[in-house]
Amino acid sequence: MVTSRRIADVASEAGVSPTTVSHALSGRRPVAPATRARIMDAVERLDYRPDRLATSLRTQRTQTLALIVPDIANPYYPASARALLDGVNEAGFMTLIANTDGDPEGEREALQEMVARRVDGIVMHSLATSTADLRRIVGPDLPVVVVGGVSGLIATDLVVTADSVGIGEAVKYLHDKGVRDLGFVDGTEGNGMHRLAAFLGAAHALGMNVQEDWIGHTPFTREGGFAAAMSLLHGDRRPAAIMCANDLIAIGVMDAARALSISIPQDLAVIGFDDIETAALVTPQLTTITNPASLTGATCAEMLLERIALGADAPYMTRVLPTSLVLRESA
Amino acid sequence: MVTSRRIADVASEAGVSPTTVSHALSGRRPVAPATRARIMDAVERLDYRPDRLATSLRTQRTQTLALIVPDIANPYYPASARALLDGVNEAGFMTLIANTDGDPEGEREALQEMVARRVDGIVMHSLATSTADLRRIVGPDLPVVVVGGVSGLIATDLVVTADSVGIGEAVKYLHDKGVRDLGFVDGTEGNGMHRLAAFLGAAHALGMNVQEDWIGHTPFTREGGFAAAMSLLHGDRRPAAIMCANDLIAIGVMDAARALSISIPQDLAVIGFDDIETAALVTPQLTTITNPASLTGATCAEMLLERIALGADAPYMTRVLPTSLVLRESA
DNA sequence: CCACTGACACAAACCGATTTGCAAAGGAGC
DNA sequence: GCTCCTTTGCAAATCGGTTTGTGTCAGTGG
Repeated sequence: MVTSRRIADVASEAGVSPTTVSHALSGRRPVAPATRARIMDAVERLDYRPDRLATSLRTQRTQTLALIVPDIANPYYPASARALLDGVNEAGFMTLIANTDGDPEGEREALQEMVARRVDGIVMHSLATSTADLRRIVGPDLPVVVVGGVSGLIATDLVVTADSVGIGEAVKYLHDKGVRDLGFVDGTEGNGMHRLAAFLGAAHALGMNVQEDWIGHTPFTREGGFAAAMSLLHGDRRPAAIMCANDLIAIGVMDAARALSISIPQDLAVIGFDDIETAALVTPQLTTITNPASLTGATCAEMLLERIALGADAPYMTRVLPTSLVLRESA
Repeated sequence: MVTSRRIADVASEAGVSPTTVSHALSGRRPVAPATRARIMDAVERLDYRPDRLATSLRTQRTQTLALIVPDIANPYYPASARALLDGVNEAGFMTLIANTDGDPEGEREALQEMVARRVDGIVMHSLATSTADLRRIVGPDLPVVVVGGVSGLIATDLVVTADSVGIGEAVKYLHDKGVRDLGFVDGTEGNGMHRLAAFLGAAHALGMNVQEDWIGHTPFTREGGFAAAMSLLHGDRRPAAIMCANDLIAIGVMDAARALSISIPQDLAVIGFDDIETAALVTPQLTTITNPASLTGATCAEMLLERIALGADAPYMTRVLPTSLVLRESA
């Protein structure tokens, strides 16, 4: 292949017009078998492959999706991304990926850029923008699946995990073990707050004690968890258990406990969220709440394809995925 | 925003021609300040954002790159991907991502699809195709950075890690500890074989004993490592140490050792490769060889941008990244 | 006063496909 | 033999931008 071929090259090679080549390839109009054969032969010989840019410009469909995540290096997302990619790949879609670092500004830029590239749909994790703003940016008709909670009116399809179920389970488990003093390390404010809310609701319902200074906010990283726990465990009265908005934070909390010679789970129970692969590998093994990453990705793929097939007029859908407590050693 | 605006809308809103709008926005020809102001104002008011498809079709540049990896869910890649995305993002590039599962056929398809989408460059991990075939698929002029070894003639830019250095270090370390019987669990054949080769070279140079049935091949996963180790540790004579082509395999090997009640590192030393985050978290902590994922990604970004700036005529470049042994508990 | 120059804006061609309207040819029915 | 379809293929318009060639106008130098 010296240079890339155009449809006109194929046409002249086969002795027909570009129109006929297009029809032969797309099948949108009948083409005589003999002609079609000549065309296919020419395609083969020239190794012709249509320019997707031109096709997309004309058809207004790009066969491309956008995946927007806070941080692909955060181990929860790759699993989800993988399932998403697999799901849409079969349908002939490729995926553009962008990181936002949880920053609303970054989110906005990513969205705008994706829209300018005319993606056919967007999967958006952890929306920090309101769906009203979202719709202002992407327009009313572009399929968007948001994973996780949203604030404000819902104007997108939604994949949510039933976080409160797993969290309730975990709180009840601690309660049954006799724990009364509870702390929670949440992610950055404005994001994932619903996990904190679910936690507070469950703790309150069981009459447990949650001091204000036992609640921390921090980035969703191991370092963040470490820092938050260090300050949280500093006071003269400590909680007997700490739950965390994700596993990385929980691992950071365990780092802190180790640094402070607090033994887990005897002196401090720790419960994470997500059940990333590493959770089963740390010492002590992390008790956590499953967040079915790969199921989430697959569900996003499914919903997005469905939405694309349905069109924008069909009512918004919400799908709820299960979570549950996984008992290991840390609690 | 009711519907997306075209340049013609902006032009009529500002009372000029589309040409002038284009010039005003791109700055490729001078536009009178007053006119420019009117145009900018119209752009603002209509929230106009040029259609990248149309622009790309005309300019033959998409500002889009391709990242092709065996499996984004494999924890080595997200770190690398993140650094790559960050690096090219600054330059205004977005990235399409595809998984190949190490399958040559999948690789080919991914490449073809990326080419059809007219990406400006490709980062390719673990090429299973020869670079000659690669060039046949992508053409002679498209920038490609390959990470890891290649077979056959080199016809791309290359980012390699000095695997043999770290591996040599590790073998020497084991030798100095008195170990003489060595095994190796490699990834799927045809891929990563150079790690096995480096291992064999180093072991041979130090006169160590590597039985044929102490060498396993398996997918780059924990399960793969487990299965390989189970069969490898089954014989009547066992190696005193096993080195692995990546950390996931090594963790699987440790799983197997645990299942067989072989204690690490006393009865069996295990050394991984990559130094993924989890390596420091497992018990016993995994001794491994660093593979600077994030540096790799950043280097790819740098090289690709450089190549795009340089053009296809500049000679191919190779950049070598360091590796080194990280001593922990498993060896 | 005229030729020349630079600044500025526009019309038209182009990127590479798809799609619509139309014409020519061949076959069926009367 | 003539009309009416159906089949088959082409020319031209279109998607939404960018780029090139051209024309106009005001200012400058001789």
